[in-house]
Amino acid sequence: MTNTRGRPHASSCEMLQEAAFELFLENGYAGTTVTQITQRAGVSRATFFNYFSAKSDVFWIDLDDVLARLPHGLATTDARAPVMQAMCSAIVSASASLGPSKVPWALTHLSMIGDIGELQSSAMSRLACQARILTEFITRRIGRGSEAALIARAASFAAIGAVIAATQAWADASTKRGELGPYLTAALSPLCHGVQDAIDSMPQREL
Amino acid sequence: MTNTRGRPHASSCEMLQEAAFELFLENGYAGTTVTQITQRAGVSRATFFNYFSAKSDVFWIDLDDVLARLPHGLATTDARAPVMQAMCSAIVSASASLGPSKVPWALTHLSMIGDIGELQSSAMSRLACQARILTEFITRRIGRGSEAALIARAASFAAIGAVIAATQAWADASTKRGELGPYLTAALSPLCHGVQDAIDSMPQREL
DNA sequence: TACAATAACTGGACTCGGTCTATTAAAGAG
DNA sequence: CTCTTTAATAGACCGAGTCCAGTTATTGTA
Repeated sequence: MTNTRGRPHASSCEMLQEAAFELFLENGYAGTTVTQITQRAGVSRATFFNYFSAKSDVFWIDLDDVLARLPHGLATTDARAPVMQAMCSAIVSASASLGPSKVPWALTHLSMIGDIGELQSSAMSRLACQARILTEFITRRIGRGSEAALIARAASFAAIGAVIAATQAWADASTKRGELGPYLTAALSPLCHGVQDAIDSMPQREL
Repeated sequence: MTNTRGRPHASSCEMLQEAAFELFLENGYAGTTVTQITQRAGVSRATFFNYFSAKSDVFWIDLDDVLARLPHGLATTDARAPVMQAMCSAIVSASASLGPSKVPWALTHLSMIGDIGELQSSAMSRLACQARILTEFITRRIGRGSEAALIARAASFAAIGAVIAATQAWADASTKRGELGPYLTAALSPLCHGVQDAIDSMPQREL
């Protein structure tokens, strides 16, 4: 079952991404059509949709790389640490791949792109997906009681919110921004402390 | 400046909404076209876009009613109460208009509609807008230092996340769901306590 | 070398959401 | 009756995304 059969790729995600980013800077996101992107990249329109399932995907592939790291980070946390602390450190370590030098293009150029609305929602749906992963992680540790379920859900969605806030703040600090990690920790720790207190004071169920 | 000038409305939001909801139940959200909605409502396609700026709007007008209440609720909070508590109670009271009898159609029928993805993102963009309002509210009370700014942002985005979680849990509890308020309080209070602690332990700036 | 299998690429037709513009219909105000 | 305002309409238009049938390039096999 060799993977090397068939015609090899003549183009690549990166080609299309570069062409897209150029055009986004020239004409804005909404002002750029998929056809224009493929023309600049020298491929057919259909090829674009072989690589990306939507126009907005070309914007978030860097982000997707980071998000893909999260499940593994969660799976390898210390089982003895408090839940929320474990979650927090998993998120921070998943983000470690974003050094100050490797900022996703999407974030640093947000301001030059014009209408954010459409992009916002495309990013949101990605993150909503992560919320489900976090909820599952927390639930596995604190049980499925109705109160626990609500707390788990709220905590994970709130964590996603904090991550968004931290990332925005980090991206805004364009001059001399450091690592993303400290921003995330600052945004997440108040939330984590509060939720952890609530969990600890819950009526205990069987482990 | 009488408002009664010009040709009176021959149709209404409600007509279109009812037609849309019928069709959503029959064919799902993605399986229903705007043209079908307007045909069932007996108006032209263009009329739909006179009333709604997007197909998804017809889904969220109940929600928009509630969201519109938030700024007023924030403006009338007790200035002496802790920030986070004030925010929390403003959110809860804004939601008070949603009794157990008046559940937004969107929430109770989510499961019967099929693909949530597109709807999710349209809801998200509404809520992202609310996050900005909350951030402004918090910032006005705790100042604009870089640390304060990050906390304000994180707290408001996290609060929105908690609201989403609470609302989902409430909608899920279809049999004998009570008021939304308690769900919101349960989801928000851990977060609020944690953030309030962080605010209180911040190096004090001039009021 | 010829042939099958596989997979990338292409072109084009199609649907649908959303925008825009020009036109007509229904009212109130002078 | 005429002017102004606003609702409704028809129709053209654009771009995102889907779908498919056909082409091209490569590898494995006979």
